[in-house]
Amino acid sequence: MDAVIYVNDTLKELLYEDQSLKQLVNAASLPGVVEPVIGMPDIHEGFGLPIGGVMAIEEKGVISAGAVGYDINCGVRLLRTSLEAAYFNKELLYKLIERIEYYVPTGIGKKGKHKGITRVIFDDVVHRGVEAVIKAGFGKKSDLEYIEENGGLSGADLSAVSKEAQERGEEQLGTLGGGNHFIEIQRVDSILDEKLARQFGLFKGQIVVMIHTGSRGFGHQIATDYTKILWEAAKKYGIEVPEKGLAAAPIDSKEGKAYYKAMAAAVNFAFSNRQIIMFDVMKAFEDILKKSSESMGFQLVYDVAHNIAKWEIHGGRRLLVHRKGATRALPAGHPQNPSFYKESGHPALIPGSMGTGSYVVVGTEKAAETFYSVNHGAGRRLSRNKAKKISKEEFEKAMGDVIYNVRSYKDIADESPLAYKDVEEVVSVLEKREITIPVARFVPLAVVKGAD
DNA sequence: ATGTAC
Repeated sequence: MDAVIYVNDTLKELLYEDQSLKQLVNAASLPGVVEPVIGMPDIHEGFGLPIGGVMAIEEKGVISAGAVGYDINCGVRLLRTSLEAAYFNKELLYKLIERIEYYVPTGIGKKGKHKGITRVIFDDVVHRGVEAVIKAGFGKKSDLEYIEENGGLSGADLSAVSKEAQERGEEQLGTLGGGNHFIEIQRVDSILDEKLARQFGLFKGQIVVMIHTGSRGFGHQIATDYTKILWEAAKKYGIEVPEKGLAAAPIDSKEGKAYYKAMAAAVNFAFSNRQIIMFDVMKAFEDILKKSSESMGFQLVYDVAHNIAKWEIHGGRRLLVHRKGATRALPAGHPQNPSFYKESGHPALIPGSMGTGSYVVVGTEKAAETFYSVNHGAGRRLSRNKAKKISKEEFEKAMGDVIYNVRSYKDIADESPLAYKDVEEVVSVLEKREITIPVARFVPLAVVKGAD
């Protein structure tokens, strides 16, 4: 089976610094893989499938928890406003991020402020997704149209989820987490495609908000539980799995079906998590700017998953597409697009590292060769351990004028722009290949990170 | 990514 990686000369050099190539080749050996397995320009080493990997599997093949990742439905949501960045001075930005932190718990192990409600609706949330949190008062019905899968992947079943995962999940809905998760207030720095930008409601100098988080301890526990279960199952069914991270069982097997049910529950949790955080961010803006979110023009642009496995039709075949650190990007006219984006193709959101730019792009017809997938970020260049050694001077220089909430740079040195690949370089690879059309570029003004 | 480890 073949694997294909999209890189330029600069990014190619980075491939030899970690195990990502080997991991991609290993994945290509799993039963039922539809070639090629894809490596995105932001590929780097992960657990099992590399991050920046796309693996499509035919119906008779296998499903793998490691090919989705530990943070199931880690993803990104973009909100636009009608606010002009010119009016946002540092004082105002500091007030806003302080208020956002007041509403949204950040950092590892934090419990949600809405846990009184989220405990009650938890069952409904994991089975139906965002629809359930909207019913409970977080946002408006039409938000559903602006979320991949309408904010709910069908087939979720809490009975396939361990008690431990449920207990962690109930308390963590509405929290940001740590690591690369963030809430950023950004400015639209440049419009790269006028027509598409207009369709997405974006204009130069506009304030937008980007939210990056996932399924927290809930998804993490599910991934942990099922890596073990699928590893044992692989032995039972005689499937050769090259490493534990790629533990896999037939999609049709008891274990494979159970993983899908649990994974879908975590997918729904994560979409709902971003919905609640969006609601809280809007509340923070309302408090500080003393205006209603409607009058500030708040509108969800789109919400995409970066870590997910789901059924899609490709080349007339029904395939289980595993995306791990990759974004679905359907082209203009594709029937699976939400109605609002039928003519344009839906926005695919690509956050850069904090301190650098982020992008919104759309896929083209040519993206069929990647199973309509594009890169999901800049991609890590240094391991967390190496990046922790970045000096204070280097860190501050890389951050420039960007405001951030974390007191000590040491807590987030591993998230420094220096720890990541150049997002411009990464985005240009698929653009040159005509797989994506860049629509707009954003620069961060203020960043909320999860660290104590 | 993660109540940062079997």
